[in-house]
Amino acid sequence: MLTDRQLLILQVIVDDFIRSAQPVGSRSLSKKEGISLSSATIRNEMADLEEMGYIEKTHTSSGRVPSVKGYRYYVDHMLSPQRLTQHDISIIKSIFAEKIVEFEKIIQRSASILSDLTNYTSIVLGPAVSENKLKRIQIIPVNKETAVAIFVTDTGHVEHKMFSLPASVNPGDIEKTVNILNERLNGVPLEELNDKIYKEVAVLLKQHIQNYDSMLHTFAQLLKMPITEKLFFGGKTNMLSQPEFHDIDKIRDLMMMIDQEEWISSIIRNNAKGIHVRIGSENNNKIMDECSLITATYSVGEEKLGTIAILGPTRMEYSRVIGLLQFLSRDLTAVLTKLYQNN
Amino acid sequence: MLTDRQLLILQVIVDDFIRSAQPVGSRSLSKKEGISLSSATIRNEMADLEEMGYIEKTHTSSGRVPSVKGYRYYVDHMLSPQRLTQHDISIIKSIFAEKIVEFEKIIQRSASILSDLTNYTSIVLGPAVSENKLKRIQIIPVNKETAVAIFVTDTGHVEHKMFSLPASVNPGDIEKTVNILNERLNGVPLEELNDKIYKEVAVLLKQHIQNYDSMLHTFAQLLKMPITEKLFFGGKTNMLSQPEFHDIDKIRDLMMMIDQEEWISSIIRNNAKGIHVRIGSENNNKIMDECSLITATYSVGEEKLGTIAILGPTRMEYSRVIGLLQFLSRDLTAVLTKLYQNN
DNA sequence: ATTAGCACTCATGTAAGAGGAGTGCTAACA
DNA sequence: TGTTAGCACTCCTCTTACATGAGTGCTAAT
Repeated sequence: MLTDRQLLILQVIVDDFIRSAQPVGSRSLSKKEGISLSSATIRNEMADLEEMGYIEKTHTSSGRVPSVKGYRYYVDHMLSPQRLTQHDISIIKSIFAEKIVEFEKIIQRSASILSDLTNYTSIVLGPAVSENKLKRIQIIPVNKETAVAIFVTDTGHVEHKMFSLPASVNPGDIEKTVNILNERLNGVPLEELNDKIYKEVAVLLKQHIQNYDSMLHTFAQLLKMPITEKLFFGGKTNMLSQPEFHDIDKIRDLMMMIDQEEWISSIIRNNAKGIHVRIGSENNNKIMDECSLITATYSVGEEKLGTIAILGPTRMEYSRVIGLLQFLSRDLTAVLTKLYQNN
Repeated sequence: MLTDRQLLILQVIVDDFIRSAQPVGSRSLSKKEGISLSSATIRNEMADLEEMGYIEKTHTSSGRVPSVKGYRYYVDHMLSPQRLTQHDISIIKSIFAEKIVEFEKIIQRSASILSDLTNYTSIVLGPAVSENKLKRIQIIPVNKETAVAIFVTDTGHVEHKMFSLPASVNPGDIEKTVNILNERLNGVPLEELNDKIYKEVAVLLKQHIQNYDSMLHTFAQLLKMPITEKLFFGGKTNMLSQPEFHDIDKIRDLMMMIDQEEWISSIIRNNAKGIHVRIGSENNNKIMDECSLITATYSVGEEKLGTIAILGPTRMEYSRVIGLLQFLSRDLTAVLTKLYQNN
């Protein structure tokens, strides 16, 4: 266990390093107010903290830097979310200023504002559309061979897709089919559409439609489209200003990973409810060894709907970022709940 | 005027510098095959070329580097578009492999493939939707207060927007209005919709609709939405691999400018038909002083529809990039023409 | 238990010098 | 008159050496 004094020293080291990005030495610590110990005493304590793995040296005679374990302890036991300033709050509130709620825009603005407020990179995952309920299907022929299918959900989300019309189909049949689909599939969550069309709609189609086979096939194909929520990023270039990324190769790897979206996506989509912090090597990704990722979810009711996240250096302002994420996730939850309950 | 020998030397300097990124010295030039001159002679010629402004030194005793004027001459008079390899061609063709033409996807894939083939950053501007003709308007109520308006064009493009329903409107009136709009506005280019609604539709609405005023206002508002084509980027991180951008500050400025989209957008949207090359300071933008931008348009018939572009260092493989852009812009034109004439 | 003192380590910055690639100029040559 | 060899000079780059300073660990005194 750590003594009170060790806790104090660890805390000051982390705080100081987060601020300055410079390894913290015993002498500079001893001169801090709130600490009335000689540098020698601090050196002894630091040696102990190092032995326990909370801090590290960058070379034999350098000051100390928090280790992953150190940051972890700091985040788990010493940190309280920063209270936001009035200024921060008003900026976040401005996200929701416009009256008509176009959700994608809110998400996008959230990402951009979050990165502005933190100077890190922000990532926002839109609300799970696949759980939205179908409101209306519309088929609009574009020319003889192709048509556009449009799906509108109860939250006002619109998906659309072009497709080839089955050969020799007659317009009346399409209309009939669409009517049947709307009647039967109204209120069904998007992810269950494909199921339902076989179980409930197929029979009806068979009764009313000539070109039953190709029609069913076409629509089943349409409904099979995977609905993956888009990721929105903000401040991708902010990382370039961090002193730990002076090395262009590191930056390149990192930026390529971000642009790839693959790794980020897998993390962001599969995280559990609440706020989570992944520090450095905890990310299980070489490229992320010097980065931390903080994720927060937003929900409606009990159900997690989407995620907002901040990616920054391990030397990140955890307190501030967690404070901001907490606040924004609550606001998003509130807005969404209102939107979803309005139906 | 430049003598043949000066032309030769200029060409070799540009080619060599594009390949190696190293200033070219007289001695290494004299050893090139195809050149049987002593280094002293070449030094004399180089001095002349420098005096005329085609090449520069980085310091008093360095080799020569092409100036903007030098690149300009090279591009205008010495360059023929590279013939593509079979491999290049098949990769470009793969963009159009999928049968059903979802245009946004084609654009996106074009950007990504273009950046892969060149290792530079690619920028693609989608076809001008504002000239597409309206095929169908659809209004779908989401809840009591809001509805989604959906616009489908003759090319299968879909725009949608949420809006507040006017207070105390009755459903029948909305339906009637939509019918009138569809009847009257079918085939009208999107950019002219706002005009037409006042000139032709307003009168009809007045006759048939109770809530004439608020209805007209609502729809006019909807149709006023600015339809700006999206920009798609590919290989934003490729710049990080260019040796001229070893400096992190330069890279940051450049990346921020790209992410901003403002400057790029203004250039890309306003360029004339055909292929254009902007070299270094010709871009009138400090940040772009060491970059070149090559743009190409694609069209249907005589009309320019969109733009594809490559952003790279001034030391860019002009010949290859122009070859690729030419080829791709022709292919895009072909596909689009087919798509647009199918109606 | 705390601290003063000291020897030691290592990153950083500066200065000096060697090496090398390149230039401009001059004079000789064809 | 155009071409080339030769040479002095410039300036970048790399290495080495050295001084400085921040920081450490350890020991002994308080």
